[in-house]
Amino acid sequence: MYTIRDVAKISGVSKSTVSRVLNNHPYVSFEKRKRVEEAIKQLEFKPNQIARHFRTKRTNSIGIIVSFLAHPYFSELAGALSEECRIHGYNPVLFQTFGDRTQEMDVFKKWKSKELDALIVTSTALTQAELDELSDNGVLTICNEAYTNNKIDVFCLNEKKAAYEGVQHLLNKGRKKVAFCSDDLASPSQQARLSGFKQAHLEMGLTWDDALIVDNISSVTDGYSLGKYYLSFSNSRAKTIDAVFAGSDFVASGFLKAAQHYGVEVPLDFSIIGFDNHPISEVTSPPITTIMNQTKDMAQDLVEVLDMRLLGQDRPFMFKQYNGILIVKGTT
Amino acid sequence: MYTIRDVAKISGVSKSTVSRVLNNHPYVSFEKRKRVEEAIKQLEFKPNQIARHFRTKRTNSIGIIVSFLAHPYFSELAGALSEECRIHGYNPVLFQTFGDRTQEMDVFKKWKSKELDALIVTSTALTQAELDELSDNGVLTICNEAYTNNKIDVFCLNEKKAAYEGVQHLLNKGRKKVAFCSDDLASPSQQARLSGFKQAHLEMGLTWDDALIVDNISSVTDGYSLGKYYLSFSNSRAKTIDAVFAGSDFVASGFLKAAQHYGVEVPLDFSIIGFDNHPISEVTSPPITTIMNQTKDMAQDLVEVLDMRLLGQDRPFMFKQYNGILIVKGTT
DNA sequence: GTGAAAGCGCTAACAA
DNA sequence: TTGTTAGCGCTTTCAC
Repeated sequence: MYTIRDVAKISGVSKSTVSRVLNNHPYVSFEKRKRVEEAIKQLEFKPNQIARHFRTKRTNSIGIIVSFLAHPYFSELAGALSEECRIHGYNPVLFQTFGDRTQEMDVFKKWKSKELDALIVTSTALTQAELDELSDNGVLTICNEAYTNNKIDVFCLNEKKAAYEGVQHLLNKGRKKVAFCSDDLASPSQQARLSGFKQAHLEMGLTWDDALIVDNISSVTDGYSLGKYYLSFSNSRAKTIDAVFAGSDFVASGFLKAAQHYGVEVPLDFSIIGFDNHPISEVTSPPITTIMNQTKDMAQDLVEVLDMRLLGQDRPFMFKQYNGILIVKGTT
Repeated sequence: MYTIRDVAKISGVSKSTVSRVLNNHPYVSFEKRKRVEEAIKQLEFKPNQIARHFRTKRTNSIGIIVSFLAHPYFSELAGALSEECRIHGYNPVLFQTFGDRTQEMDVFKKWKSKELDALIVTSTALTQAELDELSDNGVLTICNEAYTNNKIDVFCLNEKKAAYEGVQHLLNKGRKKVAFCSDDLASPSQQARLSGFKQAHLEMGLTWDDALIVDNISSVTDGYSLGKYYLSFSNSRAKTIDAVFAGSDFVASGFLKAAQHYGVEVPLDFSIIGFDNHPISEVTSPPITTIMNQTKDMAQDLVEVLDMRLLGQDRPFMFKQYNGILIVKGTT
């Protein structure tokens, strides 16, 4: 492995000049630049990036924390964020934490120890207070969770409004017993959805049943099991529920399957609303009414702000929310 | 930001001793170790990782190249690989290349310039010859593509056999006109599937129609369009096709949707076989017969071998293939 | 057991 | 426009 020393020797210039060529500095004579470039080619010299990072104290890398890459919403979001980072000349580095505090902390350590110039958090197991403590130095951005201190840029879906509109849509169709599914009720975003759910009821003068607020439901299988639990009674006695706000298209499709299993007609006797506008919501029969986030816009805005901050621009911290888009299909 | 110098000063020892404590060296007196640890805590000292990497010429990071994270198979694979890396004490670093040569080359550069200790490639836009050139130094592992030089460890699905068994299953059901969908026919893995497709026909004394071998089909929408193209004729004239080997569950579900659109009975008049055993294959009606890969096993074996190599063990290069598992559901 | 000293490969004043 | 020099923070001989 050659170093700039070798290149300098071969091309008969100093290390500094080689370094200048490497960094596209002005003030290098055409002739010397030429000689250096030739030497580089000849030796197949590759600058040691670690040494550069060490010296410059920048790695040009932006970490992206994601809980589950297998979750279609997050894989899409991670993809969009990565792409934007590249466009702005940064190296996106993805970290999958499985919602695990320890793993997440490891990534924060990397950021603290300057391995990462900036950090984008798309989901976190940490509390707002913990994040507040961490956010002092360096560029940290939250995407997806509506954390609201004033030391972090935050970009997220307006979960409350999205849920509100979805549930309102169900209630407008005459539904009265709507189940609410969540993958993790403790998280702020799920809490926001729940409050949208409640608001929709309140505004129409309706009540909801707390027993129908269910936690830890995230997969097709979860939706299927829960759906079977509720819908198996639907023929024999007063109906337990007549609609579900599923929280994800996977859960929604599980519910739909359960409905079909028990011969419950959708959307005639039962309504389903999903979340994410995943391809799965297109291929069921009927296709699933769902709520879509504006992921692409979010990623674009986010990285633009991040870039400015990294460039040293001092600007007020942002808190930007995006509206969910209700896409009515066949299940409502 | 403090350095070991500061820690040394405070605790009244030399930099070397601090370094020894940091690296859990033996031969540090209990008493000095205690003092150093206290100073570290007091200053909230975090060793500069970049400096360590620079000095030791190791980053402890393993790069994982993935084309599309949004593709459920790859997100699952990437997840499994990341997890295994962690278990072995390495930092997995995911790179999404979108099948783009330039982006892929960027990652290879990182590896070459020692930013990454090893590289796992789950899909590549490079040819075997190009990879051969690159694989000289450092630890490179191919996962998923059956590249076969003897300078790389290779772990992959036996695509040919998997496709062979899938198509055989269709032919055994009496199907005669099977369409073959591929997302990228030029890739070795798709070529292997195609050869399995052909072998199944040959062994049963049947022929296939080259016009039914279709390229660039990967999404639900692609499958739906193609399905409509073929199935719209099925009532009015001699049937164009009576089955499809879809290449992915997404494509398969698009086909199923098209069949339902034209009132073609599945599996009575038309059979569909997908790939990946994605949740989507569970929620359609009927659920989609599919082929599953043993991702978890693959990831485990792979990282184990990688670890040994990184530990300096000299061992023959591996070429290990895994069998696909045919899961018969409702579409065949 | 411990400390002094050298140096990893590079960049960035500073001087020329 | 160029070279000399110092030094980033850490690990690792080597001598004691």
